[in-house]
Amino acid sequence: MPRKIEKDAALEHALTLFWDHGYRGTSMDMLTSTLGVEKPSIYASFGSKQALYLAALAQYRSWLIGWVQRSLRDAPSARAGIDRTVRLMMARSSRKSRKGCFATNSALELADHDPLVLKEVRTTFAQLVAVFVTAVQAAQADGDVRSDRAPQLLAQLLVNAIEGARIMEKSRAVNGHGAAMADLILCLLDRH
Amino acid sequence: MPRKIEKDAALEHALTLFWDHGYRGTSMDMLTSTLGVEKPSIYASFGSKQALYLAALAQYRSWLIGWVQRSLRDAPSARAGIDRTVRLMMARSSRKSRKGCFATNSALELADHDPLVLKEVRTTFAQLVAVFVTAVQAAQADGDVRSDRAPQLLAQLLVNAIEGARIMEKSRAVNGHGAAMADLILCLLDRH
DNA sequence: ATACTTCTATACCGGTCGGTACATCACACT
DNA sequence: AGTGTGATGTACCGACCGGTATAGAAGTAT
Repeated sequence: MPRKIEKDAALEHALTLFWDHGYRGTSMDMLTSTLGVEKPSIYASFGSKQALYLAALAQYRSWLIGWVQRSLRDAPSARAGIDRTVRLMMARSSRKSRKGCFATNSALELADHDPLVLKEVRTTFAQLVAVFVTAVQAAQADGDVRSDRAPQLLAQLLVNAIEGARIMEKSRAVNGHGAAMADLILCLLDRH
Repeated sequence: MPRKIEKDAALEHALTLFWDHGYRGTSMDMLTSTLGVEKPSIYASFGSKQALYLAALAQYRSWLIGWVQRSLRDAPSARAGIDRTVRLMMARSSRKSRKGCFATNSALELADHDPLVLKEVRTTFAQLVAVFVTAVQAAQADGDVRSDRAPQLLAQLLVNAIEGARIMEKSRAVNGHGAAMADLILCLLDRH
């Protein structure tokens, strides 16, 4: 059934499954039982397991970028949006669970051996950095963020810290320093 | 052949293989051909694929902690050791390849579903933070690191930044900001 | 009602997985 | 030389993998 709405719903379920168990840890049988669709229908709609995975990864990217853009915008100032977003993404229990970042999971499991996954992951991180670059530039124009460093550098630093935090969160190694670490990182944006 | 020296060499080869391809991506056939030992010998020495993986993970932990301890110590001061170590671990091409951190790989691939792996990964990160805590405390005593923040927080921040950088490095998303980011992070340690 | 078309689901394919039974072989001791 | 012992490698096991051929069900036009 190639109706787009059902395809999107199936993609979301597939994303959840791949997110939890990885690519190799998710079998077609798990997919059929979770999506409620049998294998031939999946192959008719997506072509292969890898194509389904790539589609789920692309959906994750658009969801993530959209979420971050909205979070950055819904604030009284560019700097306030940055602070709010970084705190939310670095805080331990803010996400629905400690699943980490799906793009990171994909990068570690497959990027070394699958050029398509590598390309998609690079795009995801590039867009994520780009969104933060825009916000940092606006905050710099407002005088709320130091201007002696390139916005690209500061944005990359924020993304770095966020991804690092989501790793540590997954290993339950963070004791509760999440919020304090976010505050400290954000101090780096202050004018000296 | 249960001689320890050969077991250690086999473990190192297994570690390389698991590091490159992950747990599920490494088959017993790959292990036998790389270790130069047939399957029954592997099972006689380690018991199972999972046990072999855990042993490799433990060897990685001792290697990593030892390396960091040595790097922190081989410097004229505690602060200099911290700077040197963080710069080395965050710099893109310093590692032999962009394989990332094996503990992180394990955490993302298996920690959610294998409590033994989770425990080992938690221990690894806890020891890594502990090593940095010791260094930060010494540097604080020297007056080379701000004392208005807990050493645990600062150490966790450093490990966070390092792990984040090693993720981004794997996706080739960092453009060359690695060294600049390390410098910026290290500024956070300065007395205000 | 019947013939035709379209989507679904069962059943199966070759290949590979982790793990093991067993035959073989090298070697020490008498 | 003969015999016992322990490690090695081959050959195989059932289970499961991703993917597909094909039978069956549901709906529509006539």
